[in-house]
Amino acid sequence: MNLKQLSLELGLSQTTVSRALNGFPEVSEATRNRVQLAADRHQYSPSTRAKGLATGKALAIGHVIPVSTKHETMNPIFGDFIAGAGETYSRNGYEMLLSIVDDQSEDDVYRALKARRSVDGVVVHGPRMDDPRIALLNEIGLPFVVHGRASGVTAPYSWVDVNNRRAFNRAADFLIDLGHRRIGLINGLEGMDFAHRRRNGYMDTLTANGIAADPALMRSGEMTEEFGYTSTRDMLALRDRPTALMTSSMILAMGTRRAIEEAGLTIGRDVSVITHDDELSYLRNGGDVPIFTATRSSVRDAGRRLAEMLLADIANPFSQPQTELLEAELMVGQSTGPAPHL
Amino acid sequence: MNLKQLSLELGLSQTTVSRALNGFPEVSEATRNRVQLAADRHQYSPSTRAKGLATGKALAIGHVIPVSTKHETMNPIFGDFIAGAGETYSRNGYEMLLSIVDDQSEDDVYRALKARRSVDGVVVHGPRMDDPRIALLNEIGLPFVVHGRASGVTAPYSWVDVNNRRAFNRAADFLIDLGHRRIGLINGLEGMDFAHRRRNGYMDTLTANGIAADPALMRSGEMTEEFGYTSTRDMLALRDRPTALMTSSMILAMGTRRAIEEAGLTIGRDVSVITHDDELSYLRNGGDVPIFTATRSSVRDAGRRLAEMLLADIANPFSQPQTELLEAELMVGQSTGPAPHL
DNA sequence: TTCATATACGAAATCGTTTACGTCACTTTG
DNA sequence: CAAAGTGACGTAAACGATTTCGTATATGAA
Repeated sequence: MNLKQLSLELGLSQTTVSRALNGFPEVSEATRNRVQLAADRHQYSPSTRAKGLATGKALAIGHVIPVSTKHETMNPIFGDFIAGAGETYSRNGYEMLLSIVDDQSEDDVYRALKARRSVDGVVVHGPRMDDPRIALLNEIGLPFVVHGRASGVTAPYSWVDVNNRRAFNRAADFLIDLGHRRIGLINGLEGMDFAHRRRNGYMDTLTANGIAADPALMRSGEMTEEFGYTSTRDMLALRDRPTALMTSSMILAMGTRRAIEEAGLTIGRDVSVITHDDELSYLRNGGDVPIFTATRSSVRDAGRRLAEMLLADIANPFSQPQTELLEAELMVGQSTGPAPHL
Repeated sequence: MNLKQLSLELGLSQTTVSRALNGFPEVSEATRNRVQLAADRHQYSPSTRAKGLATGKALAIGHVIPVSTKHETMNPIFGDFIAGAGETYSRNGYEMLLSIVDDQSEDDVYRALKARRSVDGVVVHGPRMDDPRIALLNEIGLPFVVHGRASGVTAPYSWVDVNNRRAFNRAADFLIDLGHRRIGLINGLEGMDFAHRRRNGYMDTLTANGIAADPALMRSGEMTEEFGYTSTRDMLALRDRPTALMTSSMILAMGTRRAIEEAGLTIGRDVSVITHDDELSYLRNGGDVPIFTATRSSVRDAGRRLAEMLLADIANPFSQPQTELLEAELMVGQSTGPAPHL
């Protein structure tokens, strides 16, 4: 069923039918009702393509998900993130277009999205330091919001981010208050902006407390269970092993737990662990009492907020860049305790 | 840059330019090259909307991801699955449309996709037993392929699935050969078709070996770490506790490991564990020697295969339903060993 | 030379909407 | 009572491609 058929059946012009359905004032309430009823009966919805052509809007948002070429790894937070964003989109009549792309050819994908006019805006995932995508998108004039920030980029842009620095400040502070002095960090890949900020938060708090950061206690890599495991295992094998560890994700923390237990140690007693928790739906950090002490911030909420921001930005093309910094909550769980006397 | 501008610049008609770029024979090689060069120079790509309108094809595939309303849980395999499918799509000039939807209103989403002509076909995720979506899609005439199967549905349809039954046959056999008689099963939600098949595989092998299935050793629920943990903890608290456990996902297995270790037992010695492993990129099951003994099947491959099938189906509307059954490989890791003498 | 056949290109219709202008029959207003 | 609104609807032109018919020129055969 298309507009022509519907208008023919109603004995009205396509114009009137279109106007009736889109809530224009110049149509009487009587006919509007009649049209609405007929549309419902035939399950009429305007063709997205035709509507897009006519209005010049794509009514779609693109998400470009980078996959690391080396390890074919995709950040697991992305599922929950788009679940949050997707809600907002469908509430506003937008569709979500997904492109999975290896991090080499991302540029081409953005350009193609622009050239084919497939989307009205895009979400930038996993920003790196000095991320060139921001300049690119500004240049080609595609509205965007970044999930995270890109240190080093001076041009203004919209973003939604967690206060990673403060989160890791707090976590480190918490451990130091418990008497820990040897605190390890198992972080995301160097170059990822969030990893950089977390490391800064961690290091600042250490130095502020007179603790020299030890390179042997700092690892960064793909945030897999395995990387959490090997990193922890190696650190625990040191003569002067850490009594506490901070990890950048629940998945890393699971690997950490495996290594600690394999070493015959007890988590929360021999080794304390604090992780960042994105509140992934299938990785809930326990019920009332968290399993891991964690800096918690819902990535799903972030998706929701970011989507709202992007839609607002598209609706009002002359708006200034918006930013939103979400605070992470420190949840005390069972994985932390006073520093042991070694 | 659009077709009109490009053709004006070249001093050719839109027709010729379009034909040149789409590889039609009635254009000389000389002009074809000239057109191609100009198109590249201006980064011209036909507007998806306009092309879709003109050809009647949407050049997009829809993925409808159900989210359980109760727990807001989304299956973590979905990220890797669409990574696989996405590859195939972009190679063939298709886009991927994502709808995240609570499992209540799925029907409406399929109908809307059809009515708005947004996609040429859809992928059905997470089929349940007697899943009504198959009948719905057949009725409204939207091409689709199911990731998994739907027991009880008699109408023919295309699907790609893992041989869940045989995988769990083998896993159970393997444990029984090791001397285990008390074998627990921690499975996905009742009603999910894959869970049903895995349970059948498990039970058949047990009864074939003269072991009575014990309801106390069978759990099904959302496949979270927490559910793996609580299920295992409860089973280990039984007077006659299991010496081996089978779980339906790596995430469940992580919870299982936590419970086993918390109980002061050793995995692979006191309690053996076999899990199904979808080869999620961020949850690799160890390197050369798997951590968990596992039935392994790449969900990313499944995505690739399914996408190919769907595109073929769309290209040839009179094709018969295709099916593909992927076999899971049994990888022996460190989590299994001979049954202990209790 | 004349007719048929390629070869290479173009004009205009088409896809399903939206929307800038009309139009026409009634009020309302001065 | 004429002029000016206003309310409700219609005509036709976009939007940016593809595609159905044509058409003009060159080539080969009779």
